[in-house]
Amino acid sequence: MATMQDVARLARVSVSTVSYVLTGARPISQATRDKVLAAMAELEYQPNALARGLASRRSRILGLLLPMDERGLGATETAFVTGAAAAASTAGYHLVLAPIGVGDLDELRRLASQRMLDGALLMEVQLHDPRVDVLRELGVPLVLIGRTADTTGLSYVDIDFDRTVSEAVGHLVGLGHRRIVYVNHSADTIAEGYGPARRTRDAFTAAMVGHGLEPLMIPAEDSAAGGRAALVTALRQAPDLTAILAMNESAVFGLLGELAGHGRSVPHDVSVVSMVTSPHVAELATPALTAMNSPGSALGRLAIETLLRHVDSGDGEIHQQLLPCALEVRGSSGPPRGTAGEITQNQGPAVPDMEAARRRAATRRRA
Amino acid sequence: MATMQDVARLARVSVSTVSYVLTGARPISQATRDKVLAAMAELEYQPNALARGLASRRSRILGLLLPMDERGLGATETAFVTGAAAAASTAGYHLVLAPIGVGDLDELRRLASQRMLDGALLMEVQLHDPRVDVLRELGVPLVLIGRTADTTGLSYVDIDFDRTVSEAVGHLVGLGHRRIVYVNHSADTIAEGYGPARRTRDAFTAAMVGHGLEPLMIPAEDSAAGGRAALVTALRQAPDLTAILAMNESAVFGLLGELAGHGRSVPHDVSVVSMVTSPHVAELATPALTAMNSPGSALGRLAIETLLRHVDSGDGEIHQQLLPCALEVRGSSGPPRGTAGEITQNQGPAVPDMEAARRRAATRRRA
DNA sequence: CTGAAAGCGCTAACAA
DNA sequence: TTGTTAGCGCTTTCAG
Repeated sequence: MATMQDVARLARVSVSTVSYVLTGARPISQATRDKVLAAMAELEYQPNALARGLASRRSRILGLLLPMDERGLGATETAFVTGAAAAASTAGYHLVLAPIGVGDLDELRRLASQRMLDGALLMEVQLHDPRVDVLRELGVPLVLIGRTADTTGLSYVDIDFDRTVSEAVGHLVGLGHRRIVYVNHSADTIAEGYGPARRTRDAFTAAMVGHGLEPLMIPAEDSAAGGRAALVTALRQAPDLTAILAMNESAVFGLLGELAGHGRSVPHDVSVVSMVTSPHVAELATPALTAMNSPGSALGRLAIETLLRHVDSGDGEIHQQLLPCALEVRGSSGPPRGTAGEITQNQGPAVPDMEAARRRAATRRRA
Repeated sequence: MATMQDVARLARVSVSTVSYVLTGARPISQATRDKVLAAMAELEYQPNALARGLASRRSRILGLLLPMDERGLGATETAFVTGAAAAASTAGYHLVLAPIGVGDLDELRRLASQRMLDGALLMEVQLHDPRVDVLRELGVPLVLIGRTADTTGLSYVDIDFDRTVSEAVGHLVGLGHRRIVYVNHSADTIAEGYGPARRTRDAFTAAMVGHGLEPLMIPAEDSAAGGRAALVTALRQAPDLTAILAMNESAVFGLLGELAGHGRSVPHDVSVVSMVTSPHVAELATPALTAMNSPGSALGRLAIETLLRHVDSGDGEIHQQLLPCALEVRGSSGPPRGTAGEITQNQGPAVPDMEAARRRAATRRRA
């Protein structure tokens, strides 16, 4: 394994010249550069990352702190990760995924205080996330994916829930729906102040009121069963509902199963729009779900760019940005019954509950 | 941030003594050790990973090469990852997950030739996996999760498909089933020579023949739709089937849905056993799936231990080990209809007890 | 059992 | 535009 010394010797220049060719930290004449490059190529030189890191106090490693529970990683998260990894790689950084959640503070401390990380991205951010404190204390630049309760002085990227909800409601209202129910996260989750639950609730209310409609929100546990229960409640509170907007991927499949069980076809009797969903998951349902596609990979790229700005400019100005989900109309939404543009009915629901179970298996976590 | 110098000064010893206290590479008197430890505690000393790595030529970083496709990570893979991460952490190593598949050779080369990795674990191993060549060429110790076509000189850990299939078949035969269909991966996958598909195919044939039964295998695409199609084929080819053994988690849910659609109840009319399945997923079905629980976390731990043996003992002897999946009987298997031990029929068909399924899934954690 | 000192391979002043 | 050189913080001989 060739070192910089070897390259310098072969190119008949000093090591610093080789170093500067590599880092571009000072101008090098074309002739010299070519010599050096040739020598590097001949020796198949690759800089030693550890030595470089020690000397420059920069590991060129970014950490993606990613709690991993027994449910695995959803398509949305995966898209985020790959987007981030690609962006990091482009910038010459390595992105290491560390399965570190709010409960693994010691492991995080170890990683961070060993000066192994130039910066960190936090996923699954809690309202009061202790990982933020640890990293700040250790002086590690960070960017949140999501938002803590207090975001002053913190950079983050997150989904623009306001706009996402507004567009989803707009889609349904545009189709002619008037009685739209919003199935949110659980009551506990909302009570805890979980960001996405609160924000979508408020956004839904605003959007409905803006259209002169009455907003009805039903909380649901984050599971298919929760979705079922929510539907029962919804039908009781609003027997005339023609459309449902659902916040979480798990519940939406339960909703669909229960709708079929009640003999209501989708989208003929009831339109369903799923929020913050990945195309892959949306396609699993029958009919495929009209959904607000989550901007996973774009978010990942953006998060890395933001983080690198902090890393490079020694903690510059904070950057907080929201990205909306994009509406993608598939088969689960259409005009309400009795409307001009009414579409043909769905075929008979074979055995809906198994459908739902299958989908749940393939469905995973929220964005 | 305190350095070793600071610790040495405070403890009134030399830096090398501090180093030896840390590494344990040579005996230190208890008195000295205590002084040093006290000083480290007082200064909250944490060794600089990069400096240590440069001096020792060991990064103490292990790479988990983990291709990430748009489908995300299943529960089985996640269990593997967390098991491996825990084992690495225990051994004082960091496990970095790199989203590197067979198509990301340049990124892998960059990572490996920069001496960043002391070793690597390869997931989703292909029969002819170019990542193996790259790592070998660069002298990076590796352990496969799975197997290439030629495993001479390669360490690996993998699922013991022979034994897993044999036990699954044994379970069904023991219940009295004679007509058992095996739903494998897709025909293409089998044709490509994908290890698990080939091995389970052969193991199934062997097991059935061993019981004096006729083996019938049906290929299925890795999706719910594939499972549905497979069931139709199976019922045509073997209308008298009483049990199904299914290889993949996606297809099995399609199978179940289609079975119900055909009015065949599980397990009364047809028993279903799912292979290489995580408990979490198995609990999602109704009835919960009798399954061969995959040893995800144990495999992860084992893989790390194997890799560390290579890393520590400068590439010692190779180690190839298989772990079987453990049979866990749940509700989807029982004696065939008309058998002495026939069990009572399932209740209400229309919308079976999804509530219960959810509760079980929520309350029960993996083994 | 402990210390002194020579690097590990690179970066970044400081000079020229 | 290039070279010289002093570290970065640690490990590991070589002495004692």
